[in-house]
Amino acid sequence: MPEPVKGLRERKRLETHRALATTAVRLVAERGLDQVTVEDISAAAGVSPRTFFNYFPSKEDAVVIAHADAAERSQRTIEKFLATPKEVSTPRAFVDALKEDFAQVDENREEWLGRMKAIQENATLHSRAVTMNHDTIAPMIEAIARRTGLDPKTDLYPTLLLSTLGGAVNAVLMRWYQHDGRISAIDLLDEAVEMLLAGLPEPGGRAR
Amino acid sequence: MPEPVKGLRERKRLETHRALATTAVRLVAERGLDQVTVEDISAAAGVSPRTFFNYFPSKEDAVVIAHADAAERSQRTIEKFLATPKEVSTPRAFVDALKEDFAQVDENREEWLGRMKAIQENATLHSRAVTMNHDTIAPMIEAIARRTGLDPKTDLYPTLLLSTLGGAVNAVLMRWYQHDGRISAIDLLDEAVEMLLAGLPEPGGRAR
DNA sequence: CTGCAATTTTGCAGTCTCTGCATCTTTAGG
DNA sequence: CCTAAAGATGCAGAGACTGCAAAATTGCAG
Repeated sequence: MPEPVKGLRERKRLETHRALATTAVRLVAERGLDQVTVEDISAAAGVSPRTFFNYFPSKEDAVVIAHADAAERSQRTIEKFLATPKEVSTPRAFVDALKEDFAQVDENREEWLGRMKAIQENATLHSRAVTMNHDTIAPMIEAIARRTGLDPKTDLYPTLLLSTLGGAVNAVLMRWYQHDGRISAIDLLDEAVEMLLAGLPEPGGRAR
Repeated sequence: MPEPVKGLRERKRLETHRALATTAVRLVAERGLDQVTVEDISAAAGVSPRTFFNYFPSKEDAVVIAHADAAERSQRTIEKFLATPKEVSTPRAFVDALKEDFAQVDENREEWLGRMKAIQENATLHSRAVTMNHDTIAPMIEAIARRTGLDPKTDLYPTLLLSTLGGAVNAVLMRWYQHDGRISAIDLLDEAVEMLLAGLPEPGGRAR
């Protein structure tokens, strides 16, 4: 059903994107961001430097953006979120929808370890990574607002939920990396969400 | 007691930083990031382009970094946090310490409105702004770990708390900007923290 | 297969960011 | 005043990134 096996053109396109992204991650993880030029990356990926910029708006993006279809993915996440039965609370529903995408961290462990290494070691990459793609933020806030029946322009809740969950995801990725990916990222995410939805009580003592 | 009135040298230095930061914010808010060059900013601030880079590592930083003494400020925040009596829960203590710095948003309303406008309209600026200064993250996690008696290398809690609070702060700033700064940022922050520490229950209904 | 149209890839020129280094000014303090 | 330290500049150069037009590929119909 999915995987419509697009034509050769599309396949090559995705392949090039992937080649650029993975070599970028690898090289930068090895040498550090400023010891790698766009020329290095494109050469290693077998395309011209100019082509590099046909795929990524900046060197940083090649390291941070894992998928060529980021837009569609987030779209699917939103749909899944909106399709979740009302019995499930909004935060839970959102997290569940997020998990699908998040699973690829455990699946592509090596690549993600390299990516996190690069990100942790470079402030510029760190900020790019921490932020969700600028364009996907608004639709997600919109979706949360719709499900909760709130006004995205007036109520703080939708924005707050998205931002804090984003923060949780980042915390999880950091921890995951510090453990060399030896703990399931998904499990860590579950743990984080429990804490978060419990109001961040101090592990040792009382809450609030 | 404070305000030791440093020498002329120091005063000029802060003044230049301030001039560069405010003109950068103003120009970028007016024309957009890529319609403003470093030369424009430095010219308007009355210094050479080379000097600009003595103050900021990048054009973006001039728009995003409000204070020349960012490091000391975060240091003070940490100290205040650690000095808070144990009766106050860790999350509360941290938020209270943060508030001191956060107050300047309401105090310098105009400048912050310009800054938020620039940030909202430009993805690059957005990511830089959303992330806390890379160097201040570790000390803060360290501080949280110390107060809670947790191991920052092993426990998820310190990182999670910092990340989610950071997310909350961002959400608040966005809302504040969308309301044209007509609502007190501090009040919004309080509201956000209440929601967060209550486990993000859906405003209309049940929680968790 | 063949040829045409739509896509991609490239090369090139040019602008702008950012850095290292040497030099010139200004301030701090005798 | 005079000198040393700190700061401001100018200059040259590496690299990121963009617009544009030419060249190579791929999709498809005939």
